Amino acid sequence: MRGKTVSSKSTILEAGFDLLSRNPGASLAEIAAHAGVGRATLHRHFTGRADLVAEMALVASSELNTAVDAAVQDAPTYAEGLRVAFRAMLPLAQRYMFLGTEPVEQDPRVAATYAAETAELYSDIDAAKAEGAFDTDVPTAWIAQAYENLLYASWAMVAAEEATPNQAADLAWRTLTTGLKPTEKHHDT
Amino acid sequence: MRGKTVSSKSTILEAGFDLLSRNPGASLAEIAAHAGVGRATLHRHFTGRADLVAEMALVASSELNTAVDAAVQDAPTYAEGLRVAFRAMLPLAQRYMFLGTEPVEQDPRVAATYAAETAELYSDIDAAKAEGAFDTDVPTAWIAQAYENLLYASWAMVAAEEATPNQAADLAWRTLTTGLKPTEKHHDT
DNA sequence: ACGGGGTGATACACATATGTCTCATGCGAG
DNA sequence: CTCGCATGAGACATATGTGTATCACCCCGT
Repeated sequence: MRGKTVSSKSTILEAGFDLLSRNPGASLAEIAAHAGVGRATLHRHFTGRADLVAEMALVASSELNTAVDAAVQDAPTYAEGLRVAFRAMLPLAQRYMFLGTEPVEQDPRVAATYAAETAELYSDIDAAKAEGAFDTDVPTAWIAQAYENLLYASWAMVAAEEATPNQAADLAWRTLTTGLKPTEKHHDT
Repeated sequence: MRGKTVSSKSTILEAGFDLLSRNPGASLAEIAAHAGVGRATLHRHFTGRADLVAEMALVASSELNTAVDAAVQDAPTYAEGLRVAFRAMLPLAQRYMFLGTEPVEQDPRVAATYAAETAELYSDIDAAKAEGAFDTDVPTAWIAQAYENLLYASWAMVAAEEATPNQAADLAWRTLTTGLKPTEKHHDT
């Protein structure tokens, strides 16, 4: 039976998320120790650091997709889909943020996955544009960049304990759509 | 005369910016070679990698401050100051972005400088709030986070050659203030 | 011409990460 | 119970980055 193998592998991946998200420079020995397995076992499952990180990136993509799909499932519009997807990703962000500083894109599997996700984001943004949620004159690439970087900003807010995940997500969505200028509608008194 | 020393040191720092901005994992040997000096000379000026990167961070802060001060000099409002400061920082961003992935904040000098800059940014944002440029209900911390991360997004746009620096800066500023929703004003026909 | 400081080249010592191999062990399947 | 497989522990080899010391050299000002 291969049950033990699979368990070992996923345990190592999990340890990788735990450790690398806190210390991106952690060694394979530390990761193995944190997973409670021998360093040799880690090498039995992963060719090396690059392979491990690449597989982690694939796991992260998969988990994010699952979470996002579940959240988006019954979104009435594409714009609302982007909003709830943002909220769904934020709680997971802490586990995956460190991947942004890893050269994972050199791995062809990861590159393909990333490309597919970017393409989907672009198409969703274009659909939201068609709905009138975003200005057609604004480049889709910029909306995507802003979307991703405001996700990072939201994560930083949460990490600094200056906002709850939902508060941060709301702020980010407001920034993306209507900006941070004062609302002219109501003024008290 | 110490002229040679100073020249050597700044040459190494410059090489560090050139090299680390393209390859954050470059070794000290590579940096020295890229600077056209011996590895020993690098160690004569810097205790080690941490010291070098810390000094680079200080140089970056100084250069950014100079550029921003010059740009902000005759800004009529704080909001306009933030806008032109953004434009002034963007062209320099490529040289300094890699510092975001370095643990420079452990150096007390850098930490102090960063803290001072953050404090200044906060106070400028608060002043802009008082001018009515930003909603008072939005946390200053979020505006600062969004500001910085949209700067990163702008840099990415420019790096991907999907926008000129000024276009990217305009998009970022629009995002921050009024968002990316369609402008309701004019519709043709 | 002379002397000194900064420099490049080189050798050396050292730490750490990594990859491979071997071997004894434990645990589950048959 | 016994076999086989995955594992843990450890030894070993290697690569790389890093820090230091030495020495000859060259340019500078005296």
